[in-house]
Amino acid sequence: MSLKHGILGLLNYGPTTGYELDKSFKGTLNFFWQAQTSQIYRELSTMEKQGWVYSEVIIQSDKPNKKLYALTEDGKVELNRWLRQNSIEEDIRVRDPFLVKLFFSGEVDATTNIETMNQFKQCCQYALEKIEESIKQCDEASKVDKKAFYWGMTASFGYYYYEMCIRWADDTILKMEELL
Amino acid sequence: MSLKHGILGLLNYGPTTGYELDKSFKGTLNFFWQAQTSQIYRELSTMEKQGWVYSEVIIQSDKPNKKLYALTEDGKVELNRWLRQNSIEEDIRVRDPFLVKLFFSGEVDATTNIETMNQFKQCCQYALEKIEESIKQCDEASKVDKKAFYWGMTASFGYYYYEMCIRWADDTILKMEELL
DNA sequence: GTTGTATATTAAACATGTATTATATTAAAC
DNA sequence: GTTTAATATAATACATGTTTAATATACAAC
Repeated sequence: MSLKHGILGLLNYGPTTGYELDKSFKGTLNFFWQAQTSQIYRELSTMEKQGWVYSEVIIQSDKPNKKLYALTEDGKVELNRWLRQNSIEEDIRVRDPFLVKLFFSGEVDATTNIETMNQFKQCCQYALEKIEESIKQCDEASKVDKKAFYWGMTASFGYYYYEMCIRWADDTILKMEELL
Repeated sequence: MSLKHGILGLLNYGPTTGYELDKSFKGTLNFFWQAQTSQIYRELSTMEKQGWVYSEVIIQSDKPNKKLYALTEDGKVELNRWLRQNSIEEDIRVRDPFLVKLFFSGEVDATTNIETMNQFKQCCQYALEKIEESIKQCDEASKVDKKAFYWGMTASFGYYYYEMCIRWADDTILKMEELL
């Protein structure tokens, strides 16, 4: 997995500009992958050199000109290669800065740690509410486009994830309170 | 969070060499943060230039010489600044290549996707078993060192996480089978 | 004696991620 | 008329992550 593959996947839904890509990235994949705007433009130009995408300049009079990007045959081949490639072992790695900090939190007083866990819980509750909405949207979209089924599965993961985090936080807060 | 902070945290338990650090990193933080050996050595030398750590060469006759690294006052200050800094919003971001791929899996036939989900589930079951062991170890260690309480909380998160993944995978496989 | 394993560190190249800034146009708001 | 928001892209610098391989010693196994 690299950002390039995420971009190939989005471009596969149809030609777009860097600007639109950036927005749709932030509206969808952003839950489980983040990318800076500048990174998207840079990757697009690298991918064009690689021959995975090609671009066409669209002259606009009412707005600034833009570049419309589309997949090449090579790009489609690479997208399908990546999608079909069996690589779960590498794909399921967790990277969680919050847990790294928690690991060393013996250096910090328990009261502060409980406060932090409460903040963590609140963030998860907020995320859960937002995901409920996106699950509804995916259910609607699934009626029209069968690809939305898989979008829904990722949203479902988010629901399971944050619900689990809240339970874990509750359990952890109880154990932390025993330390006081 | 950066790798430097993870290294500061480990060095806080006492002076060590890059070699030992690499091994203890891979035995602990590796569940939620990964680092290459070469990256650890590079970060150590950067951190020495920054004044967060200092090193001393230990001449050995039976084994190759080694460099013993230890925290400086500045390093301790930075570790505590990071630990006490309130940054949950940035810390809780999820990055999951498996979900990115799943998002685009409408391009792949359902049978293959079910197979992939089964592999995912197996990986999670294996991870769960390993975490059960490390929870036991943390419980033992907690009797001697109270810092181990927080190690145990991260292990507990791992348990909750993989247990949740398995339930989600079961649910998702059922829904996928309806597509056939 | 050669092979493998553990100990120990470094370098170099390249890919990816983050942060900041610059540029330019149009339309709406104040 | 000046500011703000939206549209649109590009450039720079630096930090971090990944890959590969070079270098060197000692001990045990075969």
